[in-house]
Amino acid sequence: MGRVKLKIKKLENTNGRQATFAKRKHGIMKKANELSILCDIDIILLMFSPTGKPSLCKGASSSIEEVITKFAQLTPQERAKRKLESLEALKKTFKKLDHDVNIPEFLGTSSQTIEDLTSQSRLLQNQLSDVHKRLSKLSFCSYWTNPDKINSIEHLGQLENSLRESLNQIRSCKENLGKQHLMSLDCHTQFQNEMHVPFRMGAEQQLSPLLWIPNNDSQHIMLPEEQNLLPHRKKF
Amino acid sequence: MGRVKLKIKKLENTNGRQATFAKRKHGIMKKANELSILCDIDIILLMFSPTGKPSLCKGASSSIEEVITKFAQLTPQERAKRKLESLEALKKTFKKLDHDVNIPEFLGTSSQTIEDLTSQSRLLQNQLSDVHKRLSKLSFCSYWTNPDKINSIEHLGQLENSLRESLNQIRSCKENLGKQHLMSLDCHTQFQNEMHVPFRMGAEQQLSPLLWIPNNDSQHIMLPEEQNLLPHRKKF
DNA sequence: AACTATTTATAAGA
DNA sequence: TTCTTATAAATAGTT
Repeated sequence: MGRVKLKIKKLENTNGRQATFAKRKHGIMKKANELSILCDIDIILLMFSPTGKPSLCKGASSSIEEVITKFAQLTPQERAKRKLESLEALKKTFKKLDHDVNIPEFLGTSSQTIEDLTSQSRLLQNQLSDVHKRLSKLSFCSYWTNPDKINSIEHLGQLENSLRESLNQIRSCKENLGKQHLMSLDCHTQFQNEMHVPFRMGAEQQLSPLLWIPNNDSQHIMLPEEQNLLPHRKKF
Repeated sequence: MGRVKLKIKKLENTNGRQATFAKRKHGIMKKANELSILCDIDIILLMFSPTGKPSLCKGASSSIEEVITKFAQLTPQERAKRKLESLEALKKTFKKLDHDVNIPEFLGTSSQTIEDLTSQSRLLQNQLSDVHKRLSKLSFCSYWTNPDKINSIEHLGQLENSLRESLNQIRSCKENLGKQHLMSLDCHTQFQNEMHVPFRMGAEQQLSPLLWIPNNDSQHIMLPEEQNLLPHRKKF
């Protein structure tokens, strides 16, 4: 868009390259900003001028760290290592840009005391450990959520048998439910009685299907409200 | 540039927001590519769609690692040792997120400064958030872990259908695995292709079985093929 | 997914 | 350099 149509290849004239960069940098930054506002999205735009000067544009609502973390945490088991490494490097860049670009909130303004942070860290460690315990009890499910781990016909056979048994259990539970319904009884108790060992696999497997089965003291899934208990960073 | 001039503020209509994002994403990606070629610069553009799908665009010729190296060479004296170290830790976190690494363990217990503790705290929060996400994806399992929710024959019917479908999926996956084994191919890709929607239930159910299954669609990362649609610059 | 009226970005010139 | 302006490009609303 200009007096003539430019061929998209490197501008060999240095001055022209710099002039074009200045104009187009303005344009793309504006577009990034508009996009982040119009569509209410997170966006990060980082570039180096022909002379090496860095520029950074980010969405109004989120810190860089939040965006990168978000990216890094999306289905971690699916991403190729290259992608991860790219993100790590990107993170570094942002870090280093700190002095050239305004990234005040990158690590947060640490006005807290060592004591505060130590206890916060301890709290987080405990919570993490707790959640890990719960997660480990869902080992069967992890087979589904981490399909990479399913890499042999034997594994699939285990899953198949497990599901088949579950199916049988469900059928019998349905029958019981029907009877109960006729007797105007509550299903709940019956269900627990019938279902507490619905899936079974070979004892020597690393799978522990029994563990992810209802066990009232340990089968609590964390709810959103609980997450609010965590120390939270303020949002911009 | 359109029939009317848009006010730059959040588009409240969801469909309009998504349509606008699609168009403008294309535009800004193209601009980023053109700029990187015309001016021979490094550029990184990362954004999330309104539905959370990430897109990454980088200069055609340079890897993000190259960008970092370039930057490091430009400002070698700017390295803050502690910051680098916490970035290294973050890097490890990204790499090991999938394996529930114990952050305090690999960071060591000698964090003494506010900065160290702050970044450690942040790492822990990120990890916690990641685990929570995984837990939340196990919504199907929550049916098992919260049997109270199963209180009708209808629910059991859903579970039964779901399991039956899973069984079919597993059978087909086993077949594919067998074929692949014969062809000495890796199972992973095939599995993901075949399994990304293994459980299905009535759309109106509060169950969201799809959520706990890896969903390739939502993990769109710009692929080299897409970038090749744009004018390319050859490097060096 | 395609169209087109209109706005926006920008290449070259002043 | 910054400003102007002719023109290319992007895109909002429409279909």
